[in-house]
Amino acid sequence: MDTEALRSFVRAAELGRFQRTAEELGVTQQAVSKRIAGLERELGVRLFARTARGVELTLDGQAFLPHARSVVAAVERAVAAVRPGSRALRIDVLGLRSAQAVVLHEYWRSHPGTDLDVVTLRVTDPGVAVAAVAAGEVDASFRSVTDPGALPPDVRMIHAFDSPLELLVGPRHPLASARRLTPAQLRGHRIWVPGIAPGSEWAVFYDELATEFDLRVDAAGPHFGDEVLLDTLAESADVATFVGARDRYIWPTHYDLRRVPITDPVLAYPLSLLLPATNPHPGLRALLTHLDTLPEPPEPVWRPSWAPPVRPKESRHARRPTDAHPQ
Amino acid sequence: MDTEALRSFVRAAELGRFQRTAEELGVTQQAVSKRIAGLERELGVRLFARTARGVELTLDGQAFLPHARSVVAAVERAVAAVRPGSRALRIDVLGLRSAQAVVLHEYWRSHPGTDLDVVTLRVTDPGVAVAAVAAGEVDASFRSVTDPGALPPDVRMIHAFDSPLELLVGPRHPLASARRLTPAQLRGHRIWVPGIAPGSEWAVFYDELATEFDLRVDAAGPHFGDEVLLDTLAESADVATFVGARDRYIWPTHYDLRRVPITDPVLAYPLSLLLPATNPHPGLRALLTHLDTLPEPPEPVWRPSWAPPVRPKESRHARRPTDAHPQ
DNA sequence: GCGTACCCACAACGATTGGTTGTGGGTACG
DNA sequence: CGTACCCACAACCAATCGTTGTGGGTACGC
Repeated sequence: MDTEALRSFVRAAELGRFQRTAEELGVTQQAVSKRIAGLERELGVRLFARTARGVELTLDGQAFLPHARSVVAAVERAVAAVRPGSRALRIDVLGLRSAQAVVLHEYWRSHPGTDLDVVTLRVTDPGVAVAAVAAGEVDASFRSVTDPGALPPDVRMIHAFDSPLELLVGPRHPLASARRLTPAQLRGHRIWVPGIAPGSEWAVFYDELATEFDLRVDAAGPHFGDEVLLDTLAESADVATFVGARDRYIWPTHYDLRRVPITDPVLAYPLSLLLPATNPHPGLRALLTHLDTLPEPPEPVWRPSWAPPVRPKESRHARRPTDAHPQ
Repeated sequence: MDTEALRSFVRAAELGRFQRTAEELGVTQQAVSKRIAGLERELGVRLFARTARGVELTLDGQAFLPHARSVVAAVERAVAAVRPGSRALRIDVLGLRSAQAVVLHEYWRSHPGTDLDVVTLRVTDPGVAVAAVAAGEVDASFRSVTDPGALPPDVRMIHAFDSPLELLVGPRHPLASARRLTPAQLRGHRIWVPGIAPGSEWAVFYDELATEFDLRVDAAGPHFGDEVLLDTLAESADVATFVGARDRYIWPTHYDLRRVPITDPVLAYPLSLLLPATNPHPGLRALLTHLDTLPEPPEPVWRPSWAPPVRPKESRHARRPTDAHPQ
């Protein structure tokens, strides 16, 4: 069944004339006549009674009309669902329990009615995420490229928000009772961060962090999921891990894990947003405005060398992505 | 947009293989490939990622899928809405305030969920209604043919129920205070029944009734609607009219109109149902069963000569329309 | 490491469809 | 009774959709 024929049927039912319908749809009267005739042949019933003054619906036509409308409307929605610019804002996050997803959820709750698709591309190489953004497959991605030269001209990377690291430890760990810790106090302790894909921006981040503060950050071994990680931490007296302050972790009460903030300096993982340099999704503007409202960690803050600049709030507002039109 | 392509898309998304999809749909793999390619071209996005093991949905494909399903479902419903046998039971009544419509409403209330279309063909000649039934435009019509020879072989007429006449009079009418009346007592009074189309079965009915009981039944003058009729009755001291016992009439309280039953004999207008002799709508069976439960007027009953036979209840049940397969 | 099996895409070709223009029949209206 | 208007039919052309045949690419097994 051709949806163009359905559209013609609906309009013809409203206008009562094939001629007018044809003019509105930009075809000849004969084309409309054939479309309707085809529909009638396909359905096996007569939809219109032809009169000298035009056409009017038969009983079958009357019964068919609301359904035809609903098909046409469904087609409209289907097309809109994938039309770049009018479809739901589609954001790539690393995982649904990450700080990125938490922030997106906050954004969505504070903007009821917003169409938002939170997706996970499940790729380790940030270059693939860049390509997905460039191709318009996602409207933005919370990924970072550590080498500015690797960023093609049609993709921009901007600072989204800082994710301050916290130490997650079990009750038997020597640092378990600390209210806060400095990076220097972590020296010599084994920090286990499984699931860091080699070559990803996270690997680069922890490399630089370990070098800068002389830490033992251990990414070795396969990642069996957060459950295994939390289970191990609860048991161990010498293993700790880093988590983002807003990351969502849930464990049984008897695990008695503690999140210890790190200060002087705060260790900030700079969450960035990759987005198209031209014609970004209109919904992005509201999201960026929301990101501006997130609190910044108190100084002093350490960030890796490749962190995109944190623009002051007033200039952020002055330079919104929809205003950006390079070249 | 072609709905066959949408169907192919939905199935391919479920199966993950064009090959299997093509087999299920009875076309070649290349045809499915072209349908999807056409859809992708029309939408301007890629719906599937082609892999060596088949295909898998892209993000746009995932966003499109539920909408495609809803279009396909809407098309199914649209087709079903006009497919003879599966569409709603469609019954023609003379008017929405007639006893026929009242009975249909009762039926619908006692059979929740039944799909029922009560329509008014708005034709005076019962032959047109017969043609509509024969053509399947309506599944049944509460009309009667008074000449059995005029009934084509593919349309049957059966007795539906009797509608006993009542006299409707205003408070100043000499018969206003009667509790009941016999036809003999009506003699000499002017009975005004506007809106009876010449040639219709109602005209034949009132002709025969007037002759049989020597009554003055006056159908002259245009019919300006029930409001005018009721208004006239309320004022007049010498005009009365006939109404069916189950007809729905509403008038302001101060009109003070009275419905007076007529007995010895009861004057029964025999409401008939025209229905196809072959392949009647399956929903008709339940309707006929419901008609069987309606009470019959107490004897003695006068009916016109052309009234179809009133079959006893037990035989009515034995001979249902779905059992009838002439030739 | 290479053949095999499997999958999808491309090419070519015939049948069908959907569009056009031109024409005709039928009904209301003056 | 002529005119205006509307829809249907015929003929023709282009585009589409189906087919068969073929090719490229990837996973899997020997």
